Amino acid sequence: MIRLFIVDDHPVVIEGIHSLLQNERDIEWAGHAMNGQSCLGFFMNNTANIILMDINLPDMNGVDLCAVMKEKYPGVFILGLSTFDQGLYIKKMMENGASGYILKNSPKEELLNAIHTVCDGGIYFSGEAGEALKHYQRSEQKEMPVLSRREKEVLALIAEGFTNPEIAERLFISQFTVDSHRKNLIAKLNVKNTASLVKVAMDHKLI
Amino acid sequence: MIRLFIVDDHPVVIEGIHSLLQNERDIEWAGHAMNGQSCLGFFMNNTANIILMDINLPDMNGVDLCAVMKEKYPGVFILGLSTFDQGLYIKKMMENGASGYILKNSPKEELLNAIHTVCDGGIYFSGEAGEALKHYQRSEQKEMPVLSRREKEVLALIAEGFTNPEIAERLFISQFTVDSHRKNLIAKLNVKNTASLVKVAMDHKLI
DNA sequence: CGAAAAATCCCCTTTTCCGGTGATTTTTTG
DNA sequence: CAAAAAATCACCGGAAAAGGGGATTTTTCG
Repeated sequence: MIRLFIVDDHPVVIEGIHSLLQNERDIEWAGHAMNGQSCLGFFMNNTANIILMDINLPDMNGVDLCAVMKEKYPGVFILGLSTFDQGLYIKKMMENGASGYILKNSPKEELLNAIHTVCDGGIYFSGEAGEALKHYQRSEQKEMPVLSRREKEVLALIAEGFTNPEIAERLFISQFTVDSHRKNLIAKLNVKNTASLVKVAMDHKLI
Repeated sequence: MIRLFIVDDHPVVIEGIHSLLQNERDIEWAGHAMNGQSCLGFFMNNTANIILMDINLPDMNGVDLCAVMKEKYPGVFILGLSTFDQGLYIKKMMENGASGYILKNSPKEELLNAIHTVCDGGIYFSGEAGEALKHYQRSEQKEMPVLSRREKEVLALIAEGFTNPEIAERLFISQFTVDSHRKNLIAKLNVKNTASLVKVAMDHKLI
């Protein structure tokens, strides 16, 4: 069962999609919000599998809301909504963790297809910009090795510019241990050195 | 296992959170302090992964305490606590290294979520999350020095993990020149070394 | 044109990083 | 409990970066 939530400031769109999905047995209507605040409020006490998110919202834009939501609820899939082809914003939303986007005037079948694709972990693009954007998520969402708590701590301090001895002092461990963590991180993330380690870690929002 | 410490001058809050976390297996109660001095004293001989820190303390405010703690123990995550929405102070705490804030009247689930998010290196906002995040992001984008075209080229290659000689070869210049650019970048962005250079550059979307 | 900024090049010393190769202890987990 | 994973500690040698110094040439722009 897919729990679907929608954030859009157009009552028409909310109502329209609601009625479109009325008879879908595997899609449950979690609710709707007409601005970013309400969306955040809803998710404090509720949950959903997928959010259909308009790019233009009264209080904050969908790009930022997308980032906040994925930060707080990484498991929720987000599908961008727009009335026309807003390539730049779509691109930014993808960078912020969205799983695709769809045009509001898409036929029912396409909407259902998009919802199911996204909820299965896939990427869905509506319109022409799709092709140009497909390369994005492949590189962004490749599976990352799991970092231990200690590794993340060390990684954060490395990125702040501390040397091994300095980090060792702060974490009350030996500099050899810090260096081990550093080497493990470089090996785990398959990078060349500390500089690229920081870049890749930030690319994947590990920092 | 998360070791949690709390700094708050309200016994009710300490007791309340203590009992809320009583049955959480992955959260260990490190202790509590009712003012900034006690907190500093505690960390001289003890440690913790996360500090729930009230903004109003009898001897010093949470903003300053946050700065001191992050200076001394960068590995400790700090989650601001407040009874109501104290936007300005939250913003300052974030600038001083806090990882977010949460309202004291938040439900248990939200508290747990916040603790886990922060301990995983994330950022958590309670209440008017959107507003708080906007302020935070604005403060992040303080004015940056202008980088020349060549500096950006070098910077990009540094972030990719290439060494000075490798970059020199690719740009058909001497490794001394590359090193000069590197040093200029470190000076311009006011960072300590290459690792923090990459981080700051990415923070400000220079890469 | 002429000054300022950018880009280039060179050397030296000290510190740090990187790669490899071990190991033990603690914690998590099946 | 036993196996696996994480965290810890240690040494070595070569490579690279950090920090300092100075210098020249090219480009940009008022």
